[in-house]
Amino acid sequence: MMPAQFTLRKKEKLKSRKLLQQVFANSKSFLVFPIKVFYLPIAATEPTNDTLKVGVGVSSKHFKRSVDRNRIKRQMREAYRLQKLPLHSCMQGSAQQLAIFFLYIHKEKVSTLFVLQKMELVIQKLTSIVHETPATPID
RNA sequence: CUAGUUACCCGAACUAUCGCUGCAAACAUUUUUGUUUGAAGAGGAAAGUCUGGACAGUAUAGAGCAUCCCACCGGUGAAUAGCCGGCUCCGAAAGGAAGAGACAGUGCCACAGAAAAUGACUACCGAUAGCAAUAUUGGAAAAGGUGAAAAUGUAGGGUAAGAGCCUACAAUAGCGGUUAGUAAUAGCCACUAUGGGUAAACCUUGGGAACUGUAAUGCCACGUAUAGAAGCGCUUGAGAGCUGCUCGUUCAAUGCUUCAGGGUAGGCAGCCACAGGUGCAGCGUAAGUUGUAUCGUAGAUAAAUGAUAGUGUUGAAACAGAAUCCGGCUUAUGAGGUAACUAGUUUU
Repeated sequence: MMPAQFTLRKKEKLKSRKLLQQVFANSKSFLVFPIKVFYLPIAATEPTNDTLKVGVGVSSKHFKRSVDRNRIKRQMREAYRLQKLPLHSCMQGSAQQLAIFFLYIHKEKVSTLFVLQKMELVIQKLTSIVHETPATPID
């Protein structure tokens, strides 16, 4: 059974506080301005369809009002949701999960189109990384 | 018509495509979940956290000081610092976000000015010295100029010169009586007093407040370490129990503190239906309240309510995003609209 293509449900989100701390502590990262990407491959305990776990974040120092933070998080989520397909199909076969966290580090608001373009680059880079690196087990 | 005052309203809409959150129903499925359909899904301030409550915990017992809040009167309400009505004061008026005390005490009052609170610079008067100019000393707040503010104002008496020193009229304050009012207060009469402002300086007086907040709290599941080191203590009491301190009181031994190290941070309840909204009627000056009819309106947890395109408005709409829930206050804010009122102008 194939799920709908452009979804972003609860299961696909990076939700566990423990996992999140691990991502920040152990992950590798790269920067595609204005998005900094933290990622951590995880060996899945059981074979599962939920191969990707994604979270987004904005510093409250850069954006004091929650309205602005909400908007940027929505922009990034939307950009990921519309363009995640190559990454998803790449992960489909393997027995590992990938935890990803997108952090917005710019200090100004940008257009949705700009975020879309940058996210495309991020996805390309992630896809090539997945092809190279093997999974590291959880300690 | 112009200028202004007050109160209130609205906080865009529609279509298509791709999505998100919980809820209900149906179907599938081994728990678990999946699919489809349906009807919902941020605000007037959701904000500030300034207040009043509800709810929960802290104990079975509290007291004093400290701290914080409030401050004309009556009403309203669960309660309040809110609201309504009144009083005084302020403003030319509509109106107002002003309201205990400066005869308890301490402090402060820029610049200017002699002096900013036991006021003597100029000018005034007396005494002494001197031919005189003048000097010394005392009296005196009436005149001058400064200032936001200069010792209540005017007139007369009085005096060396002056002064509420005395008198008349007036002003302000206090106290007493009386009339009106539930009261604040107001009017009138009599007496007394007249050395400023600042309490958003400390402070004093009166009244009030136990503290902590839903990451509260209760339950279930999972998991480790009843391991190690140092110190203190075991009824002559380490330590703990409700905040800063003191006292009181209660509990207290496989105990307490520190160091080092380890584990968990998943779920359920709390968690959305009530001091609820709207209409009508009665009562009340009003805030409100009573009765009745009707409506059902977010509940997430790295945290939903979005994106794109088009139509479109005077604008591709300002301030802005629920996190336990209500009542208020304050602050931010786009384009407009409504009602009442004040002042001025023009016309009749």
